[in-house]
Amino acid sequence: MREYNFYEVEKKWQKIWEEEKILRAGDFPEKKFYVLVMFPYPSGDLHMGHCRNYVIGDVIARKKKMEGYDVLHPFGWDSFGLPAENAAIRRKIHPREWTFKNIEESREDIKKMGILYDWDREIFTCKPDYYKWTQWLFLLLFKRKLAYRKKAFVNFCPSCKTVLANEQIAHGRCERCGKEVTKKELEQWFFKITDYAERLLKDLEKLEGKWPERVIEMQRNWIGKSEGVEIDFIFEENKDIKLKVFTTRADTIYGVTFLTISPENEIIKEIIKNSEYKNEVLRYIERSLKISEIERASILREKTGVFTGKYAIHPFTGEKLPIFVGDYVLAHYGTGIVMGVPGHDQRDFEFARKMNLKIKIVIKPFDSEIGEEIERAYEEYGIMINSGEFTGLDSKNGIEKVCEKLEKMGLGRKSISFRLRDWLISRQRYWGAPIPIIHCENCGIVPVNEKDLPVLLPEKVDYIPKGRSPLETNEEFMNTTCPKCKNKAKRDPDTMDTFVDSSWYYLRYIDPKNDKEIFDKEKIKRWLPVDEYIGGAEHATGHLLYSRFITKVLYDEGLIPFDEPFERLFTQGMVLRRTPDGNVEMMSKRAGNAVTIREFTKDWGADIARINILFAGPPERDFEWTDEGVQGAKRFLLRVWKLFNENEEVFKKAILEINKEKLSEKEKELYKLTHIYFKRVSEDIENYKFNTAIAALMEWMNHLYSFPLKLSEIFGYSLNFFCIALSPFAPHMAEEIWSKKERGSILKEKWQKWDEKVIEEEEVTIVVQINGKVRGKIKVKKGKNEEEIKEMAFSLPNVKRYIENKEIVKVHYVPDKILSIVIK
RNA sequence: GCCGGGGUGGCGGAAGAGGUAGACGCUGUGGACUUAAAAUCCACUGGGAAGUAAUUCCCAUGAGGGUUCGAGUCCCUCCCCCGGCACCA
Repeated sequence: MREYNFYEVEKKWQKIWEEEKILRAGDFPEKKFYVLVMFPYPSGDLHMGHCRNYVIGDVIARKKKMEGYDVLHPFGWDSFGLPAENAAIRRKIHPREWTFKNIEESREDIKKMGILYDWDREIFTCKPDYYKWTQWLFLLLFKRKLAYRKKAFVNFCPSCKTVLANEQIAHGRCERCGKEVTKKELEQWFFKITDYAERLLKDLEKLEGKWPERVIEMQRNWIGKSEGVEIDFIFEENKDIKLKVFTTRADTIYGVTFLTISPENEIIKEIIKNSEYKNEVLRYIERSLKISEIERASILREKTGVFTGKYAIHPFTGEKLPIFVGDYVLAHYGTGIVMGVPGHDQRDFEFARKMNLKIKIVIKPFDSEIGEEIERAYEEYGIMINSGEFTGLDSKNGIEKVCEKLEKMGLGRKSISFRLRDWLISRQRYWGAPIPIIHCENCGIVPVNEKDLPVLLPEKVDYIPKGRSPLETNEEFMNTTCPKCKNKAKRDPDTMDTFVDSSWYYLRYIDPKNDKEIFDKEKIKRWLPVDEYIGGAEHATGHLLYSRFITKVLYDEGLIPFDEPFERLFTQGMVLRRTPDGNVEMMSKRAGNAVTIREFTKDWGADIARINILFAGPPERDFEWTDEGVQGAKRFLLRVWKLFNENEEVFKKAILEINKEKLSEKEKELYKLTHIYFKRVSEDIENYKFNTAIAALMEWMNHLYSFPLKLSEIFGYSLNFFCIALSPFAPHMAEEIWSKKERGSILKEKWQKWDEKVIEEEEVTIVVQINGKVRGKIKVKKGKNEEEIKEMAFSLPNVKRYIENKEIVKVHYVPDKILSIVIK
């Protein structure tokens, strides 16, 4: 038997695929299929943890290609960003140099895995021909009043010395370096994603059933819509000043005993203007803005606050309500002021206890009484008490009634609050797309003219982080003229968040070389939306939300005819592996448990890696890479090779059609099974069940080994379809086997869609149950009636044993499946 | 705390829409081949009991209840693990 050399065979076929450009896509497809994998940050030496989603995408792309689709399967590099800069600082080389070196390495690795992309469409977000259009997109948002600048307290990482977006903070710490995030007041650019909150939420319905439920749910929570009432509390000293409060529990309004304002709120200045507590308040504000987000947000932390010395008026009772400043109130949510209802909100309860404030009970449980002295706030709905005209109402209905009264008084209105905040896109970093804005002393903020794009990233800057943008260190870049008045002006020194780059890249693949416009509308119409998008779930509330937002903006501008970019989404699990110290962790260079593509494909081969990755478990779940798994994959593939070797002649001779009428009983069975297995593989790929697809191939193979008539025509027929079904998973071996037939690449073969009738079973096994337990089985022709089955069942010795001398209570027959007998 | 997803052999995991629980693989044990080992091939491999045997029975899908002729799958209560959010008023 001929040996199989994985390394040589794989090299050979990768070269052929490359030369034949076998997966190049045209601009105007007939029957399109756009399969996209989340493009990576180029980190150099790739390992198995990096490529799970590429393997998944490749299986789908190959199958769709064979099904006759025009397949678009592109690849690119999300190549701006902090790591390049950090690595470059460490190694004292330019970020670009480091980035492109990594890209070269990573691209080779991906090819070594046998993954087919249309490399003619490769994109690089860090190249001017790409970021020109990122800047163009910025200008579009600016034009549509969706990009704005404001002085704001922003999240700042003291270690990376840069501003962070909400999405880049995890548990109050910088996602990248783990340092606690602090607050800093800076002029920053924002994208007004909150304008789209309602649509981003609503359109999640369109994705139901096509995106993973948990991603949809995460976005829902992230957008965080709540419906409530905005209530005006009049400032006692000056009736023109209204303290606006947002609440979802207007039913508790009679329980309000104080108001609390967040320290960031500008209105405080007005409130304390002539207060004897002024200095105390200012000191408190200063202190709370300094402490880190993580400290401030800690639930365990005791509530703190300070009295302003001033009062507001309760809209219904006219009572004087003391006004406090407290940092447990969030600045960005609702109005930044809350009404304190200590009886029915645990946070207010804690604050009231600390500050010795009155606690009023205004809601009681439906079925019990509630005392004056409570240990914690009663937060459920119930019956309204001590609530004037509303007393006795179900509090859920009370919300509506209270709101109506406030509306009549002109002191309240229905209101909706979102948890989602605007997208902060300014970064004080070098390796990103410059913001195409010019600051002019006369004209203010002026956008760069479209014809002057791209604003090129200057080559020479001092990019050691100092908390200011590195671009400021390049005079030549900074000094420019105002496009409006032609006077001297300065460029904006910041670069854009890299999530801006990746929020539209799936569109650029369609027309990657277009230097006249961001993309050709006609081509986009033909290819988009993306049919299958594959990537990590960690992007649920970042990239995937931003992309949806940008898509909607482009839709509103009339540039694209769809408003959701990704038709179906699949999120794969992580690849884990045991580390040298025995823990099972995510595969990474740092943990010392990486299996690199380069090493592995040299020693074992890409097909083995692919089978191992896909067979180890369901693709949405994490899996552990083990040596045993690798061995198993190898054993399977060598057994496949041996099977074809031993039966080469019959395989070569066989054609892809057969006259089933002439087949013997034994042969018919294999004919039937061939179709069943092939269908299972097909459907399992369609449903992302690659593990069971490979299990079906294994069963099929085992069956072929034990099939006695190895010289029959049907055997060759089955071998042929086995090879086709194998090809998306182990493409190199499949090609090598297929090449014996001298029909060209297996990718040009047709992936069959067989109908149900071919595989109709004429014999079935009927299970006989007695009181729910299996007591016998009968093999019969399909479609026997109940009487016949009963007769056969009752004559089975084992069944007889049970029903003898017993009363039969009931017999239940499910045609061709089960006969269930109930005895006493 | 809230929201999602899960708990099935020694392990990874299978079980359209309630219908033979444990597919497929790994590991392990025994055997064949070999001077020997590796590789390969064959058999067995959830636990327990009876039988020389073929076979048969009991128990078993986190725990406890329920619906049903029949529950891993549906309903209720509880426990544990993973992921996300977290003072969101």
